[in-house]
Amino acid sequence: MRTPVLTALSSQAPQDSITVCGWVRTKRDSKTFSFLEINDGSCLRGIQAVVDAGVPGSEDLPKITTGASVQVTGRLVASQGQGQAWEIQVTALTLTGPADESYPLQKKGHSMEFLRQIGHLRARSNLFGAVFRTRSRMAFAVHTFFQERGFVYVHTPIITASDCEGAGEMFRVTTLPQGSAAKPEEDFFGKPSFLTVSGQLEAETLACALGSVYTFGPAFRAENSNTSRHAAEFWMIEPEMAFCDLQGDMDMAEEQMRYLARVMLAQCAEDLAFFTKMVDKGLTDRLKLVAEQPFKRVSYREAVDILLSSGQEFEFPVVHGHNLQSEHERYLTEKHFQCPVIVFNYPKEIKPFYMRQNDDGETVAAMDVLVPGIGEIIGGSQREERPERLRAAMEHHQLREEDYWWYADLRKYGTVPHAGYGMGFERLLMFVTGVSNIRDVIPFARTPGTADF
RNA sequence: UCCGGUGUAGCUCAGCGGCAGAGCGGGUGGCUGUUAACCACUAGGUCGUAGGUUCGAUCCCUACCGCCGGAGCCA
Repeated sequence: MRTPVLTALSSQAPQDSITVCGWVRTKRDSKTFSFLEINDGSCLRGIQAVVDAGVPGSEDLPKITTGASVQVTGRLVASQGQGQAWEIQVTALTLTGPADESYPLQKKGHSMEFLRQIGHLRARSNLFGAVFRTRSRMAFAVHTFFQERGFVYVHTPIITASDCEGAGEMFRVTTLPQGSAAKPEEDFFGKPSFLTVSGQLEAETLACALGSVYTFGPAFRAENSNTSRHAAEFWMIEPEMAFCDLQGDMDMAEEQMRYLARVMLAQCAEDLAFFTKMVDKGLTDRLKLVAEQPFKRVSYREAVDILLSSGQEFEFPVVHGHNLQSEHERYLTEKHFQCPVIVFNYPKEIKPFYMRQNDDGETVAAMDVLVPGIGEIIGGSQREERPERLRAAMEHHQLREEDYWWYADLRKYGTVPHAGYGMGFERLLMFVTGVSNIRDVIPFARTPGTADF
């Protein structure tokens, strides 16, 4: 029975017999013994194993190099050296699988670009081990956050026949042979079908039955976006709440961000310290800010006024009624407020049809959460629950009623105010790890021109 | 898709219109309770691809491809 390295290193007392399995990070030879540093992914640190010449298996030491997998059994003892509290005095060593000199990971650092080319091995590096452990913790924390608040986890379809809200270009799903002249009616679903870009509209139908729900699953965008913040396949968290307005929506988004920052600080301390040291010196302080301070909230109108009177030179002009550019959002959260900011009540012309129109006739009850370093991390809104207003909005956006009949039905039968938002899971991970490229917070990134592994 | 940058040893990068360089990694030997160990020796290259300019191009020019940064789209 193997003991995870994390458990071994957390031991309170010496142990007579312990078995650890993992991959060798470094080996340092002496004449009469060798040090192996063994990492098994359970935590950032490895455990030091001391192998005296002559113990069973030590004849394989010449073949045990960086990258090899080994099993060691021995006594857990206080280390005589300085760098670690515990080490294993090995009594039996097994070379499980050698790694020859072509093993690409060195002890020294590699560039992120190189590590992406060896996506099948990069999880064995310190940084990517930490990133993927964090990803798991954060995913679990997302579930506990909503479950503790009575939300129902719902699974919305991944294959869809409705171009929901036109959120982006979609990947076509078909069983028709390539180049087929067959009509969509002859295809598998009897109509054109696609990979989902968002589960929001379906989630709304479930919220209008179960109260508060959330989705947490993959979404797909066939946009030719070549940026560090966009992937063609990404995971999205989409809560949807019945009997909730924009205020409640913003409150929940802020509470969720705060909760996740606290989980990161409390439960990923070792990995967080590593990110702060190696990736982003300001990371821990920024997370503390999010965990402790209330977010600033400004209306779109106020935000534009702040930008106009900032005296700041922007590449793109600030204009009332135009969308905020990335540089504008970054200025608000990084320079002006220096904390997370929620901007709400956007002009209706720049927002999708389903957002609830405000009484001023010009704006909709939309909100974006902006965080330093990332920009927009959450986008949400109160949904239009009034049938006649929704119909007018669809007409204005030139959407066909027959495509959204079921969505409109929610307003026809027992309509309620409701609201929700979408959070990009990878963007969250970028925020809590400091990693600046979305390709490096998902094990196998799908971006234009790249679908390796 | 647009703008800018970049491509040289396994990795990270210098370099230069005229014989291809370092550090790290690899190999060999040595040394040491070591810890991104240390010391010595050693192997390793179609300088992204294709054209062009030139007596001569890794270097200058053009195109293409890859990657990086920024923008748009958004999460």
